[in-house]
Amino acid sequence: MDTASPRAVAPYARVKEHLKGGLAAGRWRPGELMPSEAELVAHFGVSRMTVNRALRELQAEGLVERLQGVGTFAAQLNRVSSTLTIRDLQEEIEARGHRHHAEVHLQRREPAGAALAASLGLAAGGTVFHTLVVHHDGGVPLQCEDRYVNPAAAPDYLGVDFTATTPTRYLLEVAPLWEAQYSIEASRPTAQEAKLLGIGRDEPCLVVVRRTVSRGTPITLARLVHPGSRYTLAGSFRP
Amino acid sequence: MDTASPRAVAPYARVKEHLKGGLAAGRWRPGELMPSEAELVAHFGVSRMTVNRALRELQAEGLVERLQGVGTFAAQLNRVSSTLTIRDLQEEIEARGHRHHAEVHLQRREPAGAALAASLGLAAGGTVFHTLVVHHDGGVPLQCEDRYVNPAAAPDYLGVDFTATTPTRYLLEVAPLWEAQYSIEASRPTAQEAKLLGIGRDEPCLVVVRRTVSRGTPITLARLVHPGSRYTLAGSFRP
DNA sequence: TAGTGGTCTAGACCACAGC
DNA sequence: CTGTGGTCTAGACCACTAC
Repeated sequence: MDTASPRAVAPYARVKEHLKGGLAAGRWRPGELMPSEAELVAHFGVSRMTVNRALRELQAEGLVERLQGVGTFAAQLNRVSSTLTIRDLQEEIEARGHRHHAEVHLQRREPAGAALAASLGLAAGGTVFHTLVVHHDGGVPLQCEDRYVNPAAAPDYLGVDFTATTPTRYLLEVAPLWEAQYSIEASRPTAQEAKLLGIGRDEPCLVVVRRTVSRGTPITLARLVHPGSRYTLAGSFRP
Repeated sequence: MDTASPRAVAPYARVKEHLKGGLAAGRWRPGELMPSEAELVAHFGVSRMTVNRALRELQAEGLVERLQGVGTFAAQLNRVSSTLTIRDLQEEIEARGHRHHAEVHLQRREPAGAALAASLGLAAGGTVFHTLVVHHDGGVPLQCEDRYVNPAAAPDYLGVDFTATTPTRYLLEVAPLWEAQYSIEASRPTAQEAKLLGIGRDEPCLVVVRRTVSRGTPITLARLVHPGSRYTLAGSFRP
């Protein structure tokens, strides 16, 4: 048997497409039992590893659920899970062909309050690094970035020139792998934020609060405020 | 050799963890060449299929890039891609232990304007289904859902009782697989939205606009407006 | 006991890139 | 040519579930 035909679709992909198509057509209702690996092996005349790969990938994509000793089931698609890509703002602006420009309003060491210390995993009364940077897109303020950083995670943070690189980019270099929790909400800016962004205090803002952890150590806590009229987050559902 | 030890970590997972740890420690800088499959086979004493699976999964997670004939490289992690899960609102409210209640303000057939017809893939001058539903969480308005639906995708849409189920849930049953684009922004509500949500016209709102396609056919276009003070989207970064 | 998924192997053929 | 990843196979052992 040809194991890797030249211009043909890979067998595992054929199996996957067949199942995906059936799911799209509603052939298996959510929660319903789907064909077993053995049945697919017989149906497609391929080896078990091949159908296993197809099923494993469908599971990773959230389209099926698999239970050892039981079977494969069509997934409940109630949760509409999607991928939201948040690029580094400087890169995003430059990709649009605009000019990025950052104003550094604050870059210093501060004593951490109790809540902040807890959030960054510091001892009470410890110190944190604090930056306040406003990012401009072709001269227009687009984001006010108020960020606290765990000194243990980025000891040289205060020495970085954030008109040349962004805090996000720098922290990605220092601590390459992330886990983070986000929240996204709409609210009014603080008086300071309104002034820095050049907007009215009644202007709706898109606020992203992000807490980042790397290798178990809290790295940074950031509040990113964008004028609602100038910034939109875009995403797309996973296929 | 034991091929599937009882309580041990699976070999492919050990390989994966080893590489993940190295990436987290900055052992390979972004873009740098990582060990080849053959080297990992020799290092771990496992078969090639095993290391291949580990590398394929790392690729799927966006941690490495692979080029046939060239090698495996540490990924550029500039784009911070995260997973945002948007659950069905009724389910979300009930999961919190609150009571969901929907008011249907509009459920009818309408002529589609040019822009709307184009967005839903209809002929100019076609008709669309239009619903306006306000979702309440324990009596408090939480979301104003203004939705247009392609009649071809859900012919019975106008007959559904949306106090019993949600449009989202119903459409998921009719058209199980989705692709969608959406945008998230902060803005003021329209006069009608402010009235329906019981908020002032100056109150910031989190607005999600979502366009959904199933099997190549546009299904629905929805504008979901939430009072900023009552609703927050939460997400987490993929590890 | 029979059926399910979870995983591993040893070897194979292929396509592609670089020299 | 060599080395890389992309893929498939045929069979195997295991763990789990259900009967």
